[in-house]
Amino acid sequence: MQVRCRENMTSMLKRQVESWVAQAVQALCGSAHAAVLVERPKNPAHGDYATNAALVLAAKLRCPPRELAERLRLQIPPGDILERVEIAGPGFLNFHLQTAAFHAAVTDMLQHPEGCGQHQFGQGRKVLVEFVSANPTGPLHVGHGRGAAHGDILARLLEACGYQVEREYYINDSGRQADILGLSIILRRLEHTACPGPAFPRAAYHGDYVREYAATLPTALDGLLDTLGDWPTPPDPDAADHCLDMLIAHARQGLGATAFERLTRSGTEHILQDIRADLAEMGITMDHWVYESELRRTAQVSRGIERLEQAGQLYHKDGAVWFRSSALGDTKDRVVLRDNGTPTYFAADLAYHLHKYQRGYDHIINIWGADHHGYVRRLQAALQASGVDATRLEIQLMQFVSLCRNRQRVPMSTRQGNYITLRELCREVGPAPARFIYITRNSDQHLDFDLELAKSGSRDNAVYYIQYACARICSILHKAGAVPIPASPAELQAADSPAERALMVELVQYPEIIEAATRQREPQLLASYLQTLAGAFHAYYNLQSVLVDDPAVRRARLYLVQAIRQVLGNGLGLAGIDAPERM
RNA sequence: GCGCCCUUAGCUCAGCGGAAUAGAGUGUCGGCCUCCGAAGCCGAAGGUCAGAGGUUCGAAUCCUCUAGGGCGCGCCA
Repeated sequence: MQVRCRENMTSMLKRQVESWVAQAVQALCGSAHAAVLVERPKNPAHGDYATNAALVLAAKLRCPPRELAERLRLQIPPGDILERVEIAGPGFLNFHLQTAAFHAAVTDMLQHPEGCGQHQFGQGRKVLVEFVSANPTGPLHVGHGRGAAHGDILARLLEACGYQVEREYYINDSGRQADILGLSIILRRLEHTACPGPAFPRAAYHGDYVREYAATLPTALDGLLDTLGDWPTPPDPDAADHCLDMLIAHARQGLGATAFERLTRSGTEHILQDIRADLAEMGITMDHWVYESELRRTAQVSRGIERLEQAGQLYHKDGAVWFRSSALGDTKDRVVLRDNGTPTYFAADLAYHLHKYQRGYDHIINIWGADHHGYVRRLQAALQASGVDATRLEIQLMQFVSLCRNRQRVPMSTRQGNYITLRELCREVGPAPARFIYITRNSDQHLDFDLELAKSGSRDNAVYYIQYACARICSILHKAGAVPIPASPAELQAADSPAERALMVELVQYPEIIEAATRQREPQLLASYLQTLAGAFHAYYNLQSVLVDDPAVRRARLYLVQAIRQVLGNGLGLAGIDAPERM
């Protein structure tokens, strides 16, 4: 589409400065230099953009920085958007642009709203984002919510930058955790029959959802469960794992493997339905749901192991088959086939990732909880040994979330079953504030999610603050009647006060923020930008009226305010949040 | 014990491909509604950027060590 292919004007301002600098550096130095940066100075007195070129190149060219800055400055061609270039501090070049350049950029934004915040550098490359992927053995909790929000917003950002994105959820529905769920369901069900089973093991799933689900199963099941007869009593109740294994073996044998698995499967499916619903409530739709059981059934897991075998990276020890991952950066070797012949989770995960590679993505992103960090190396090692390009896989780790209420920690413990689910959180604070708060911290930073703060309508609740700015603008626009699109930058000329200029400088930064947030995989940058822009608007709002009598000034200000609303709305949209006209 | 991550204002956090006086919010104190939504704005106070070394013309930012905190170190997933 044509619109998507045009370079937007707003990102061109910075590009223009960058190209001046690059040319100047080229002229003096004969080559480009990676450490030369063009950035927006913190202090507005330092201009609209600044470069460190003279500082970086001083040593190389054996020239004092300020003198070099002067030489560089002479290389900058005078142009209509450039007001002046100053040398300041140790040797920075500060670029002051004409206010008219910003009028042009804002006009461009209003004339092409569909291109707002869009980039093309993704070039249509296919990216897979795998996130959430919580085990289907219980409801999503608040920690999963962070990965969910982060993953989905990152996916939206990638889409805005021209990538073709697919969202995926991996379902660990096989193995021991699933067995424990099956057992838990059976034991809860038995509690309501004439012959209850053994005491509910500590390490089984205690959550109410198991009991609730067990109660919904058809009565025909009870006849089947009767055949389980006497349950074994574990010799050592403290050996939680062993105790569970015995009970699982008993149930599987008594019911038959097929019936046991069918029951387990129905349990995981039931939970998955809830997970799907919870994600949908947060505005998240997955393109693919990949089942571990399916990878096993179709022999992809064993084929994955064979690849390691062919690479000569497997060996036998203690009856198991090991992968020599320590030779590829891991801290120790890992088992892929247990002594009982079944593949480990790790083996299945290798198969899963080979499956991703087979599907032909240019890039693969995994969003994992920080507790999986020890797992990164071994997966990379396995992929490398399998002969695929491990650098195409990018694993992003999310730090933990703790809940607070008025700054007080809400204690949570999975074992005691008193944790707050993602669903409860969304019901309490609303899915939009939840999404936003989840991305207000850097992913490598621990997040304190304050429930009361998330509900409050005040300055420190970023979502309301931003939405309030949108609503205020809409109220002004409504009062003004129809506001057309400016035909030329000249129509904004009357908006030239320092406050208005500062606002435009902020506004024009939006595409740069989108690019940075996407490249750095940090939606947090978007969140904090929107807060800053909303803040700049609120300050402006209190400083001078939009709806003044002078028609030229009034019109210019209306355009400006409309552009702010456009960017806020666009940014909120990328975060999956709507920009209300009233609130 | 080993490995990864974190430590910035009373509190919650930005800034961390090095560079010009370290920024927000909140809390505290003081102002602003006859005027487009005060769910807002303006101002003041508050920091030896955990500590110690090092690299550099220049370090909150890079390296090393120390101290605190989180997480991981299963033939669990």
